[in-house]
Amino acid sequence: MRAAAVRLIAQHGCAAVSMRQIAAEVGVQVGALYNYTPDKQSLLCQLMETHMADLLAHLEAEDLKGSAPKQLEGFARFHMRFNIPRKDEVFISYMELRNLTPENFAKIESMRRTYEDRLEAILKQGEDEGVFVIADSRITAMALISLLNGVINWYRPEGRLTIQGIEQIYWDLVRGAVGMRG
Amino acid sequence: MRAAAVRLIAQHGCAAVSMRQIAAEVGVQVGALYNYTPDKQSLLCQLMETHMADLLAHLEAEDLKGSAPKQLEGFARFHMRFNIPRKDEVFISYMELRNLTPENFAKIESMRRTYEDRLEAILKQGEDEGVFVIADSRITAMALISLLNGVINWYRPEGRLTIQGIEQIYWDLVRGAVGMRG
DNA sequence: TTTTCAAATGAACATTTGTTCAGTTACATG
DNA sequence: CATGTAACTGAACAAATGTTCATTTGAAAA
Repeated sequence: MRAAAVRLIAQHGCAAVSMRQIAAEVGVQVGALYNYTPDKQSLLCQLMETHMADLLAHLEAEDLKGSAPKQLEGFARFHMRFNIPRKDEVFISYMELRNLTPENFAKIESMRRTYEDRLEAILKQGEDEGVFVIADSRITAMALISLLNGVINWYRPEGRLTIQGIEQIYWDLVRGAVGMRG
Repeated sequence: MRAAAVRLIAQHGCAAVSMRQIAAEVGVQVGALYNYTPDKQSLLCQLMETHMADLLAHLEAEDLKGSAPKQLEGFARFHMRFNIPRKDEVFISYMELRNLTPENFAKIESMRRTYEDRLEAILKQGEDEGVFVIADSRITAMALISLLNGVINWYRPEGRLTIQGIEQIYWDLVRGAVGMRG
């Protein structure tokens, strides 16, 4: 059911998908859905929360350490590898924020903030090491995430590039952006 | 009316905004809206089409010429200056694509493609001039647009940075990404 | 076999949706 | 003043929405 909801919501948007459509996709009647979620809002929020928690847990598991460039490369490659196969979830997590209640929004937003902070920490470390040239670590962190996220707008599994190839291209872009190519 | 629609749709999403809400925002009854648009879908499409046409026209007016680095800087700065004050429209143009009919989608998508092509041409010119180091001009073009677009996710007029400052930071990121800092 | 109980049904509910349209308004033109 | 016309109203429409719930189902436990 979550999987069906993710697919439909990513494709049409939360407000544009009815509980009946989700039920039909699962092969069940509407009422049955309410055995699994108290309401539509909770369902949406739980999808986003699960995704973000998953993201943070996997980042943690990467256990990045060592020099800032090494960590940045690890972060960038992790981000792509994790998000590309989850483009529906990523899309939802960015687009449906506005449909959350204030409390749910705050919850998701703080998880996203945690993720951004991790990247910012790497950038600051790189500044300290004197290997990165960065004007503003906070903005650069968000800009890099936008850059990396861009891939989900055009990526198609049947496209001309392999995931490894894409990973390499984007890592080169990131590397240059933090002034690491000179 | 268009202004009201843009504000509401950017805030809540197209499917989540009813014609009655738009009418109320304008201070009018529902029926009156249908003197200005044949239906909701056309309204949405027209908002996006107007925005994209506006974008292309203004880019044209920039009349970028000269060396690739100069053109790229012009493009990047133009992109930020144009889009930051239009964050609602930009948001809609990315998020509501999926709610367009196939014909309307094709129309908007081809305008976006034109814009991307212009940037890609600059990147290719830079490769020819030997001043850019780029693995894949198409992907780099889309990646740079994602990077630049990121700003609309966090920009607030009352924030700590001026538009000029932001422009400079992002231009530095772009410059580095295409290998122009070494 | 009988009992139990979680899960699914299917119909119902009050709202809300996009859209239409006959009628009213208000204002510029003759 | 009268006339024409463009814009707006307000009610109506069928369809679709999220949600509830008494009832049925089906399979595991006794």
